[in-house]
Amino acid sequence: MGNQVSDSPFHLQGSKMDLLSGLNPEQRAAVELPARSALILAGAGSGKTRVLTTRIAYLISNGLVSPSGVLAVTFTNKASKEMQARLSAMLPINTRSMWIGTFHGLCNRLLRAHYREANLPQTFQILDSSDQQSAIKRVMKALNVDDEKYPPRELQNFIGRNKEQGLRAHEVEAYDPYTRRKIEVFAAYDEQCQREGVVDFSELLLRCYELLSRNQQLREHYQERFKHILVDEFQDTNPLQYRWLKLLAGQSNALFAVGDDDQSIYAFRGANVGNMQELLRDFHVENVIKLEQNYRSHGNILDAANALISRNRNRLGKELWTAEHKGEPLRVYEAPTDMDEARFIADEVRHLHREGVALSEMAVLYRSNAQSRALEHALVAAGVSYRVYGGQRFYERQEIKHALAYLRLLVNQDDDNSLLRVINFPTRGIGARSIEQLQESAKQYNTTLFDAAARMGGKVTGFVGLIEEMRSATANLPLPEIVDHVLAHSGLMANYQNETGAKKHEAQERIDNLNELLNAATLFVHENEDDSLVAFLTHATLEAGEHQAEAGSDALHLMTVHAAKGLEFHSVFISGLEEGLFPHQNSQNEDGGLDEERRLMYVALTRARRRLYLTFAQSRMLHGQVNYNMMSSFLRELPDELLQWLSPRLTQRTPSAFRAYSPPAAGSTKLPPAPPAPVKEGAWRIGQRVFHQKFGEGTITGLEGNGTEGRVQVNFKHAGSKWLALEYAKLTSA
DNA sequence: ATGACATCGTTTTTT
DNA sequence: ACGATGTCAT
Repeated sequence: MGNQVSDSPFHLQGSKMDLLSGLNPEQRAAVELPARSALILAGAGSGKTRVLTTRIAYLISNGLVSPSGVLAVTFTNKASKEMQARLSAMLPINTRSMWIGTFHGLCNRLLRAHYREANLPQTFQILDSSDQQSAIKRVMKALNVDDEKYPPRELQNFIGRNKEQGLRAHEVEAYDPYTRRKIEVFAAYDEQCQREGVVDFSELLLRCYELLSRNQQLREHYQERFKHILVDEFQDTNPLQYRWLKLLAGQSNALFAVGDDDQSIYAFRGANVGNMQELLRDFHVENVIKLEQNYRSHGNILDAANALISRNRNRLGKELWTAEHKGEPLRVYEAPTDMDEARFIADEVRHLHREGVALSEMAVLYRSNAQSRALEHALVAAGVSYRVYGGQRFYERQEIKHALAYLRLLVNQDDDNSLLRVINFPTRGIGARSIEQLQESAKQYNTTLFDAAARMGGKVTGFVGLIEEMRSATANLPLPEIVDHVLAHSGLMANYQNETGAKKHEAQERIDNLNELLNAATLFVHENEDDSLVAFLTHATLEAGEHQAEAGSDALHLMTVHAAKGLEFHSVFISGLEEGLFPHQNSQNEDGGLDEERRLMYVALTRARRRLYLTFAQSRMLHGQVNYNMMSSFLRELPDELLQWLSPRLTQRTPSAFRAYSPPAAGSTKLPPAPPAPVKEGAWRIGQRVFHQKFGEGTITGLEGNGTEGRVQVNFKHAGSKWLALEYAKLTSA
């Protein structure tokens, strides 16, 4: 996303010339394309968001389309907000009349507008993934499905995957009894959702797709309206999203897709890069415009990225270039342990900071979240302030979900998920037994839990009374007052306020968060035309808030490579460049897995503007075990002449050289973490070629223990990778 | 109802 | 190693 904002201010609004000035020929060609479908292959840092927004502004300011004829689709709320903001800066019109949003947001909007045709209650609620999981667990219980044999997680994936392919339960092929059972759960789950008036994320898309495909009148209405459909990050679309786009585009509308096949890193969640080729076929796209000029990075960084990605098969083909200098070489550092790697990074960050690079202009990237621990430890020790991205989000906190559950019940009492969440929170003496009775009764009379509860009597009916009381008391109140009322009368606030002792601190935080919810509601009213409770609840699920609430202060960014996509920094550290970690072990088995990992590495490399560090460690603590990994093959795929090694090759050091890196063992009876096995006489080493009676030839890729006892991981030429106990495996040197 | 203990899983993630 | 989740006893 945004990289050219700073060097191309649009103070001159309006006329054609102003919009196009400052664009390079390819960007300009893309913006000025005729009203036919097109694919813009936009490399990292090539100004794709600018092209997308300028295209819209160009179409509108030249009278080629009215604002209401534009449909602009993104994946994240962040991207859609940015697009909206840029457009309002470029166009002297109210961007609110344009349909700009995420796939889910737009589908929600369509379903709300046509809830009857979509067979949904007007106030339908949206399940997030954790709500969905509890819903699935309930269905499984009702169907007596063994959750050992069928992990709810797997069912959730099964349902989601199929919906993303556009498939309903009855359309899924039942290969075997196991799958047949899963299909049963799928069907029952959908029925339950329908009964309860809720939809999950993929349902939002599928239901909207079905609405438009079945209802000719509606379909034609929207096809008539959206003459120009523009899609960001097109490589991330799943099959259903693509079909949805095709449906809206119809025969004559222009689908303007912007994407980068080399940055496709979400196959694991259903994204299908193949949609790019399909688009070319289905829409008879004649020419693809490639944006290859990069405005972000120095030459060496791009050379490295190009060299790496050139090893992937089935690319549409693209090579980044820059008008800038070659810049510095990429700095490579090999550390003895993950702790040393982290210390090195903390030190470098401090140096760079002292030289004037803002902390917020630096990022440490890693393949998996578990790696942040060691980094945080070292940063705290070095006194560097940092922010870790990817924690829990605001609307996902327990107390917030509780409050939202009460609010949802006001709007839709059939929402059993919400009822179960709060019927006994705060505790009101409704235990597991009562809840079971309630579920029995609901099943028997074929009603929802709320209706069953109304019939039950006792404390349970008291809960029903509470909800009804709150509903009528808030019926005509503005949103913030509804929230305030519910926080006070549900007993939630009091529950946390009454907390004492050890939990006091935690409770105070929850109270603060509940007050923050009240603020969010107030803010929501100011920012949105539709300030109803339903709209607010939808917002809470669809826009669960920033991953990291507090911003502002200058801090180093810590995040996964995935989270870094679309961002850029002056200096970037890519850490943990080890075989098995990055590329990740699990990618070896999936087909196309290694290519996706390589694209991930490509994304990581192209985040840096000026300085790039590539670091790895000989030994790493993972899941409570010390692992010895080889250097990442990706590092080997980068041209030598672009690299500057900051560390001598550790494999050539004498054991004593390690001691300088060992933490001081002052007063500790525990041994300092074992240095990477000082190579003993006759011990096995990583990288060594070996022979095994049964498996044949191979190379040692991992080591646990000291090399004479413990186990080794051997990658056999023909038998694959295996862990062998040295005590038993008769390995010989090959 | 609630805390102590056991078990499990552990790549990436938006909506 | 560690956190989340679940079970069991009180």
